[in-house]
Amino acid sequence: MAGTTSRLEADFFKRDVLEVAPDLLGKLLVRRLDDGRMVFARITEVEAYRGTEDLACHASRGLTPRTEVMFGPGGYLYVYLIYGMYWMLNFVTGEKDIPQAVLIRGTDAVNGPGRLTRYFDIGGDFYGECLWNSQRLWLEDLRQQVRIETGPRIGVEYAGEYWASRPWRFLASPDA
DNA sequence: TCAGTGATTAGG
DNA sequence: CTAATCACTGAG
Repeated sequence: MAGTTSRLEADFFKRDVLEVAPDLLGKLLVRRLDDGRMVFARITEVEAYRGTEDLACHASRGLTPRTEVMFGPGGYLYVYLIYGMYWMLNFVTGEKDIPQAVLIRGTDAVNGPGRLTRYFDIGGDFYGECLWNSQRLWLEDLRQQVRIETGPRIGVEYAGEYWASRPWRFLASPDA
């Protein structure tokens, strides 16, 4: 029914990252702050990182303390610090032992992965958080149709031309 | 165009 | 232990 929403559950995330990533566009990211205030935004831009063979994916260098959560089942948060300043928000997807994640790059409220975590007050303490039963961060399906564009991922030239050119960046088109 | 910033990782 | 690297941002 129009106007209804529902929280995204485990099954949504336990699919291949190339299915989950575009499906995240238009979904509502919901954050309940410690003081009870709520922060919302619709997801408008994401990137897929897919398995040990993907040289742009942190898991391509094996299981380490940082990448451990990616080797578990989908539905959990992979959060890490970059350039000593910015927390990156990722959702783990797929099956256990097949490391995949979606980087949340932009929303209709704030763009840029580092600015987004600041806006939502998300830091390293969210590493490993479960998205389907968290009381402080979750996703809701607004059941809105979204037009999708694709392009190469940002800032992964180091992975070589093949992986840097995969069209695994997904954006919600402005007109739809 | 480029510095800031510090965790993470591989390598002695 | 050291040192390079980094899925970024904002100032100029």
